[in-house]
Amino acid sequence: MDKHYDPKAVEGKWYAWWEARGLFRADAAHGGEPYCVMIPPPNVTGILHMGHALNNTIQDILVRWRRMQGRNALWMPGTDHAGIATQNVVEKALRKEGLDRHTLGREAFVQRVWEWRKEYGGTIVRQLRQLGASCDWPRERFTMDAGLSEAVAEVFCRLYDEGLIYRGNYIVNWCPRCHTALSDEESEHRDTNGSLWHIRYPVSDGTFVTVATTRPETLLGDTAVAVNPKDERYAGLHGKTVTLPILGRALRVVADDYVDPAFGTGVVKITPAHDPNDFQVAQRHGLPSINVMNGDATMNEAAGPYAGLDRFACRKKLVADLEAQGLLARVEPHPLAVGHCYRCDTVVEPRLSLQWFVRMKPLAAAAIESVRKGEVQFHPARWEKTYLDWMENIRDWCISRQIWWGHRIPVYTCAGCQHEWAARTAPPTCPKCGAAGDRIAQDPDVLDTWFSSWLWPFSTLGWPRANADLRTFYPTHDLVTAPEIIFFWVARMIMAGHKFMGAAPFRHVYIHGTVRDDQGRKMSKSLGNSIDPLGIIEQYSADALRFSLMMITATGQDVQVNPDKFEIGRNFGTKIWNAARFLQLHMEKAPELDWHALAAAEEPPVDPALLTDDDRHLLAKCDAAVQEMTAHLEQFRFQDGARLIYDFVWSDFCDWYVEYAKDDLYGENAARRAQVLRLMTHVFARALKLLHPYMPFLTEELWHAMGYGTAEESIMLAPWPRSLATAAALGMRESVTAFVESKHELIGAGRGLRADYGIAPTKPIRYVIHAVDAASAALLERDRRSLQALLRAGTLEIVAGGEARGMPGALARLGTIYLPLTGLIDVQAEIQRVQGEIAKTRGFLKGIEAKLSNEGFVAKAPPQVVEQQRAKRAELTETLARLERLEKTLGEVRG
RNA sequence: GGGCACUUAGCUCAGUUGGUUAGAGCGCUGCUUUCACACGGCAGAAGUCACAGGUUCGAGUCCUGUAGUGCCCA
Repeated sequence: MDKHYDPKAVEGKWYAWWEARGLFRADAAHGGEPYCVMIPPPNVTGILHMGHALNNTIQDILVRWRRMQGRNALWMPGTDHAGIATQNVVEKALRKEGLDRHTLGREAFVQRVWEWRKEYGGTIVRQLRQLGASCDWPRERFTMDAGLSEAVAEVFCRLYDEGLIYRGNYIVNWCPRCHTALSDEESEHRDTNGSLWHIRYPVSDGTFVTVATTRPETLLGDTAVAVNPKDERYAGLHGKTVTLPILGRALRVVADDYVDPAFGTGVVKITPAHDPNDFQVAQRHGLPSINVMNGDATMNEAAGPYAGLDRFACRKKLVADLEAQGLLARVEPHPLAVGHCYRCDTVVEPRLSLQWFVRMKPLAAAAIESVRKGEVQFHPARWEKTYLDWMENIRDWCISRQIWWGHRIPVYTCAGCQHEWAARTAPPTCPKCGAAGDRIAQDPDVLDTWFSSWLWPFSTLGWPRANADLRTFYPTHDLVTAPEIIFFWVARMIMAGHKFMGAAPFRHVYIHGTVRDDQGRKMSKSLGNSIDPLGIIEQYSADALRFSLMMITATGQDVQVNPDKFEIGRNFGTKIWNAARFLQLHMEKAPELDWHALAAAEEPPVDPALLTDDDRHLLAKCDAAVQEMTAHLEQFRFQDGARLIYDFVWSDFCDWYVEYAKDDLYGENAARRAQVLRLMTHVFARALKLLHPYMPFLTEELWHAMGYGTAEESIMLAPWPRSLATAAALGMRESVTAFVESKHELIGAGRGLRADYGIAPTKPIRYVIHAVDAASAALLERDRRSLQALLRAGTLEIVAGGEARGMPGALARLGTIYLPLTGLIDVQAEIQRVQGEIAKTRGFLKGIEAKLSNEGFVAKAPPQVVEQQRAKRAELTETLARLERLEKTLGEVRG
């Protein structure tokens, strides 16, 4: 084995091996308790970014862990067709050829998109493999697949027939660049420094009234001005007529509670075709609507002299014209939130148009109830509130899009009898009048992509056709996603699950944070601050990427990433690699041992008679790690899990046990040598299993390199470790682990002395230990060899009780350790050092005494807390006495 | 305007139900290329836990308020 682990040679090999052997496959017939995770389908145009890396690492950890627990684990992969985004990409490509979709025609265009998808659409799916994602790939689904399209049609028809889908003229969010309506969620509001233009409208009585607007160009579509009925300032205005500047249109004055007297001048212009609130005012007052814009946000003929101008050019010219006519009262800066298209970032235009909507309130009820009852749980729980707020104030969902790539709305109209109906498949004749197919027209629009995504948890399992997969894996278990997807997807999936399956689609929703750069900014293409996960994989390995991300991402918090952070995972991988190398070095000398059997043993394959306290300590730590790792994963505490295995491997296994083990492994006692190897194999194999969900490649490589699995056996299917049943029989008592911890403290104290005196860590020197009592002395004497090794002591004297004179010493619970350097030490400095310790101890003791002399504390604190403080006081009093004696003996030498 | 989160060592962040003198990684300092690992080892310095009140025997942790930062919604 090489000194450094080379992931490049390893990761691709194991992934192909896993996939070829079908280890990611889940089968309803396989039996076992099912476990299912639905991938949040990435956009088919997408490429892997850090957010995906985080999201999919978490899912893979869950799935690999559950699979090792013996669950029938299914991770369902796939992509969505991303209607607008994909159409944009293909249109861009067409433009390069001097074509556009209209010249191509609908059918040919859609064909082109399919071709594009075939060629480029698999990118992200390939990249997920590099990350190590253990998805059941043969089940991969695409929202435009036949099966999923069937589900979409089925759902549409059911909702249509129930009256839950309707068509109507309403103000929608219109993207003038994508040339389509958007849902409310797809319009992203961003704070913008706008202006508030105060414009004078002439009143019929010869006076003027001033209205305030943030979008002056829309005044061309005004059909009224409005005031609040309670606003006395404008009581005289009621019933009068106002003249629209420029166009000279006569406008009614209406009184409506919607008007906020405190905003602007208290008079607002009413533009029903270009503002949702104005639209409602118009409905109440029977006002006409005048649309002054085209679909591309240029002004139409209704805009009179401004026809043909872009909306912003029109704004500029209009304001100038108003100013020239003395009708611009003033302009003031006005911050406002402006909607932007989530796909192309163009400023969204509120626009009156005929669209299809889903009535959401009837669907929301069960979805609210389901979360309230705890059938669906959010992690962290605070997201429940976000979900409920949205769900309780839900608005109808605009599902029609004026594009070609997507599920075409299955609504048909007969030219013969005007009958309109929804159908799962194209109807040959009109069901009402029997007119032929050529008299039947299908709605030209397509459905919002999320209208297929919200069915994902059951459409991917074959719904609407009943089958074993659906029965076995639905409802699924854990959903892992980002907060910005809660409304788009999570909430709607819960609604669809209840509506069409009669049950919530999953039980737990884990919401992870957003990946940011090291300045806390969201990673984005335009900022150029993205870190490419594939670059990190190339540089450090997929394991390092995964592990580092988990180490630095606190549960449900955003994470700041910079490329250096991935050294954490790389270094940890190298550490484990070298621990394995160390083991192998010694394994060669014990060909009689069966590593495979030792690694497979559920209980430590050791001889209890040969166990040392260090052995027991390691076993106890390992057992704790098994229990805690399982608990962390159950609670979605991935960072805690990462830290746990990191500390266990690095500190307990490598720093302490490997060092202890050297004495036996390089020693002459064959029985102990075998025992240590058996023990280390058991523990190391368990550690690899605990780590496997985080670092699948390295652990698989070592599983085989160490001979823990046969050539046929993957660590992926190794059983997840369980807490030891034989702990008591092996003497793993609290007192034993406590003794070993104390020994570590004593060794630390000795090393500290060495460092204080600038003695090289490797130089063998003499130490003297005065144990606190005979029992401690005996225990230390028994461990003399390992103590000596870890202290790098040339000679070691262990004495029961008493104290040395004239030597620098350091205290530990088990005794005082001295460095016999008579004549070489600066007595004054040493005394000062000890005095510092004394002062520190006195300060600590004072605090505890204050607590214990506080009647309230003694009376009200739980008895065990008081007892703990008393014990601490006793210990500190003893420590203080020992320190004072140490100071005195140093002083005696000086004298 | 409403809601949520965050503010802890130079940096990035842990700290689950309030109970030892608050931890880690990186960085920094000293020693160390010792036969698993310098992507390493040993030791060390470093924090009035944003601020102000309150509850409590006891607050980084709970409550209220203030300031700043970020996100979501209107």
